[in-house]
Amino acid sequence: MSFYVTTPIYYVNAAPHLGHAYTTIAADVMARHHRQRGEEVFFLTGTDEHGEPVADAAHALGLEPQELADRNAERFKALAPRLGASNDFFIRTTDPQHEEVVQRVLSRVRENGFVYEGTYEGWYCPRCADFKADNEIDEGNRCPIHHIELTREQEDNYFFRLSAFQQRLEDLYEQRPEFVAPRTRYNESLSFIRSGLRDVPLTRHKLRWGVQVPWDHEHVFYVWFDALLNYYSALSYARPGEDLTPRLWPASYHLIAKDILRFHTVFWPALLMAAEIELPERVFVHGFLLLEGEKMSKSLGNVLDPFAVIDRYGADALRFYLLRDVSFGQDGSVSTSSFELRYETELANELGNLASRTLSMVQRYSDGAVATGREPDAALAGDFAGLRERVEGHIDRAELSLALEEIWQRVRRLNRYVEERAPWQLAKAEDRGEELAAVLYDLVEGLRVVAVLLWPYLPAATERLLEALGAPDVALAGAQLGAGAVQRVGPLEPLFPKDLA
RNA sequence: CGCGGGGUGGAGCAGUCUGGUAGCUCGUCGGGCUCAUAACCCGAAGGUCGCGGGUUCGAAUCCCGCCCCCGCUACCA
Repeated sequence: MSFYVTTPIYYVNAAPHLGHAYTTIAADVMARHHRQRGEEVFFLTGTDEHGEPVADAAHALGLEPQELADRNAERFKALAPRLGASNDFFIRTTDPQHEEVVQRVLSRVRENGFVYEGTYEGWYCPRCADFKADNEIDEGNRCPIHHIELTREQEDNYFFRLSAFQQRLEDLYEQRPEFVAPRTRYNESLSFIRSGLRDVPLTRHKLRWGVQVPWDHEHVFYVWFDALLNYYSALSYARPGEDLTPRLWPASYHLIAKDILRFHTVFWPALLMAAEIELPERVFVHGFLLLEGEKMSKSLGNVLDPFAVIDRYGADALRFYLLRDVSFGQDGSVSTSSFELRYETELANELGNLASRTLSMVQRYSDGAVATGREPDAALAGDFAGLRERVEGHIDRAELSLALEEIWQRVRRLNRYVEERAPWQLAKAEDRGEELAAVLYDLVEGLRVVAVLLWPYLPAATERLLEALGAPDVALAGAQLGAGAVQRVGPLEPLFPKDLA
């Protein structure tokens, strides 16, 4: 079994923000979960560096595009480890190996008869030296940046015969309804396809910053085709001297945000069909994080600055919050106040304190020793039955919030169990030592199970907890009551301290 | 105009595909406990499920119409 998950490659004309962190975290949770299953996992992220906006941004700063790309790619590359992301490779579309694959694959598309010379006509701003899309034209046919009147211009370029794939795409959607999720996004894409596909430009003539078209050096490839191919090209050179493609392609999951839906669910499969490459298994589309109810923008970008949050609370807290407070797949609001609430009530009070009180009682009532080799409490075991399988099922469908909710119910169940059995009462009674030992065993086991299941979400904290339990193995097979053999618990500093500066 | 979504107790959401006593978290009020990061547990109040029709023994859930909100509508990625 192999599992290959990708984030989009992030565009380097601006700095990393919460939205980038969100997708990377989600992909990391999936990657870690599959590693827990013992599968071969490959998790890819990276940067998209070509195209007009990067060239523009660079020139505005008096830099060459490559200089700006180098500079910003470093910032994205640095983001991943700070999030606790365990990506196996970081691709840059300016990697020469990537460019070679782009040239090879798109040449193949041309050889297969899906590329033709054509003329693009559109509204053009001479100051921007670029065409404007219909929805970015201001009133009076003016450039939204320069406010001057646009002119009708033509550009000779090569077109991709997207229209040829109308039927095959409709068939794809019919035969593989899981190809795009959630369902609403599937509907949206299918509806777009059915409305009739037009051919799209494959190359740009008036732009230099891109991958050169091998059969016509006057052109570069339109950045989207270059960018999409990263998912495929990376496997061929991520491991020097080894081509991972046979083992890992097709990708299991492409994770994207809804703004790039069409490129991934229409253009991308069509391009792969044209190149005779196998299609990815699934594209999962998550929603936007709304900051204080507003769509994220540069001016709002610091409302919940991922770097600041990580500095103060740690990456685990951010990872947990984003997948807990926003239903994965839908838009959702985030704010510092809701972050703080989740951190305090759930991470600190429910989970952190559960760990504290459990270890403290084992220490106090049993000198840190846990009596192993017994049957878990029947009622508690019943509430944990099938948990691992349900979590797996959710994550197979990229239902990361539902999986987390499933686990969290057991965190709450364990706190309830403490109240039900009141170990402090048992400790006072002369003749209830056996019962006390059983309850403490159940609590430690329960804690160990939720820690294993939470590891993809809270890798640092759960590793610390499992270390204190003397059971560092995070293999998913151990995620059931009684599967572990904790013998002795060690000291544990608060997992999520509340007295943060 | 077309397409895709959304409108559920004070707040944020799930449930709608596969009709059958309306669920979760936060907040509010009351109670319990003392192992624990003053954490934890129990209970209560609070909803005509956007509006109007229809189908049905029965509709938040299916059908029709309407109102309001959001996204997409193809060379910014």
